[in-house]
Amino acid sequence: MVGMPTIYDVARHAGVSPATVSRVLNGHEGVDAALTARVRESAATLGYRPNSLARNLRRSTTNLWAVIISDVNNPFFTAVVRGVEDAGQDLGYSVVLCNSDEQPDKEARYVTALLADQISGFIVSPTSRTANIRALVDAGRAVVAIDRRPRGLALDTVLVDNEHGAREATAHLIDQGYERIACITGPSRLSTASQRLRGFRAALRAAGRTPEPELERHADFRERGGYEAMADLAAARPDAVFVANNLMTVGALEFLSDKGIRVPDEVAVVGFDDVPWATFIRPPLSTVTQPTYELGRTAATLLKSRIDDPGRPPTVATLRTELHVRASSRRR
Amino acid sequence: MVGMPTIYDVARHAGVSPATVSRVLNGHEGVDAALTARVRESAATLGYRPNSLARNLRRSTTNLWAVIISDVNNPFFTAVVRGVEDAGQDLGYSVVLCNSDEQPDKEARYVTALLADQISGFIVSPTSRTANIRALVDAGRAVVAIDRRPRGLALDTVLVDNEHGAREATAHLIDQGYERIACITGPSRLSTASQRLRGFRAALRAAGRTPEPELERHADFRERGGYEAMADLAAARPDAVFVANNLMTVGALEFLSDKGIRVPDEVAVVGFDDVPWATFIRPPLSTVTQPTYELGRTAATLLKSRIDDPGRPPTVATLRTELHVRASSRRR
DNA sequence: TCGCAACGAGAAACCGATTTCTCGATAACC
DNA sequence: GGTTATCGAGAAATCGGTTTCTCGTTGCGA
Repeated sequence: MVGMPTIYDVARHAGVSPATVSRVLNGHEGVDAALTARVRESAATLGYRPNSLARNLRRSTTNLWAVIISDVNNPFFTAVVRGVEDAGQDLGYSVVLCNSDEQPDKEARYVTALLADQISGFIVSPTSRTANIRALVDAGRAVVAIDRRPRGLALDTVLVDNEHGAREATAHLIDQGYERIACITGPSRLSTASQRLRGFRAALRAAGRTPEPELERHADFRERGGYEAMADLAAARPDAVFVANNLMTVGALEFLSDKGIRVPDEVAVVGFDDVPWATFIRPPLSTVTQPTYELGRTAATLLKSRIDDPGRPPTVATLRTELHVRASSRRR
Repeated sequence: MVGMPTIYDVARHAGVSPATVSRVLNGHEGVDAALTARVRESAATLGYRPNSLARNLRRSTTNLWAVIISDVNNPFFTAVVRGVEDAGQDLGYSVVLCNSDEQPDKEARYVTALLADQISGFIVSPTSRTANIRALVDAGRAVVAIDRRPRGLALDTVLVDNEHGAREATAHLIDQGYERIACITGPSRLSTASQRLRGFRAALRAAGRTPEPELERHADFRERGGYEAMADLAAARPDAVFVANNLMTVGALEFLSDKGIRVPDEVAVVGFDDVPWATFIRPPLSTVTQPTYELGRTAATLLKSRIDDPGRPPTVATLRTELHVRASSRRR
């Protein structure tokens, strides 16, 4: 490896002290204009780039953020990462990606390793065990939670307005004239699942209807669960269904397809979560999309201001969902 | 931030010098057993974790790898990243994710920034302008290219056997009894596109057929290109089509659906690239899947051995694809 | 003209590890 | 018993920046 020039080389070349070079390059005021020019020129000539290890050691911080997500294959999380990464780069940070894979011990290993790395900020997705997040907070690190509010910790958090999204989707189905609207939601212990169910019921009540338990199902947020819940619902003869998560939506569609039940003529479908292939499914799928990219950007913004002002009281940002109506829920 | 204990704290606590602590913790031989035990105990008691900034500054390296990919939303790349990340963690490295977004200047910015960061290894996806990769190599950094062989640079590279994959897919269509088999491939300047076309033709010739230019199309590897190429092909009345990339496959399917052309009864379809939603499309889509996760792991392995032995001659690893036959290409 | 404040820039300390250098003690050999 | 390897462990240098401390100079007011 060719030795890169150091601040001492630049200082010698410009005939000044390393301290002055540092001041010039960091934009500190009160350096003679002539010197400033000489330093800049020398730095450019030598192709000098400050060694960030040394800088960070002295400042005891880094320009690194870590994003700990539970599944790098889930398009929801990758879109978030992309938002964080774009915003981070604008602010001068690089992003380290950590894939906890739903395994608490893997996550814990990351946390201890990253703590030693002087990482300046963390963005953590909800699936984490609270103890791990707490370790970060206790070590005085800047932490932002996304998608779900961590229990018992006052943190900067970026959430999605699940209730509103579910309500809007259900209202749309009512508006289209569907009579027996069902809901498949996730495990009741997950706040996202219960919030979406609450929105579903609220929309029904707002239209003067009464939610019927026989038209509601809890499943596990996975494809198979959606399939089985839909099969189970069939006896109740719904003419529309709101499915509270992307994978379960796929499962429900598979059941309908297997049984030759036409969408939307016999059963209309609206799904929650962005599904990149929503438009490619036949018929194209109506969805409640989450602003994933914006979610990442917002988390980055919050993280930055937390770093700049560690004493600031925690804020919670809630983002709106957007209803995309496609053929799967349109009366013909 | 609560001050974390330093090596000096451990040294004081154990009644030895910092040098000895360093030797013990790095497993250097020839330290008295009693001292070793004292040091270990003190380190554990204080919860000491070496500051990796200081260590890396001294060693002038880091435990960081950078993966520069062109699109973090493309499932192909995220699967690769996941492979790199898993393997990297086993080897003691963290992975910094960089999304060049197909923009050469954004990529260049990353390269200069990362060079200053003493990143120890790079894994770069093909879309990069060669000049950027060359800058990394010239700076003496360990670099592994993935998916495409960079022109004019002898590098460790991990490729996929595109020709074989295309050949197998086409042979399958021939085997199913299709007569007029078409091919939609990518821009001819991209090696992946031309290799897949070559495999397509080879399979035809192996079956005693002659490739017909009117059944071949070049498009841009994007959805719209696939749609238009399929529209253009329709006049030639193919009864099957091999599409050389995931997004174009989606475009082709959309055209067929829009025109009411049934799959596979009127036109059979096989796509190249893993498509996570392949089984959810109706009919389920036959695909040539690439071993994306393995590709990432292999790249990580190569990078590690390059770091350990910088003088080693470059190796090229080529991975096999796998044909998944589903309903879209099965005679009924 | 003198004194003091303000200011600009260099010298040196510092961040927290690793690694070389050095020295004292023990062991081995003649 | 004396001299020389051997070895273990501490002192100090080092990595390459940033930041404090210090000092010489200038400018302004009295």
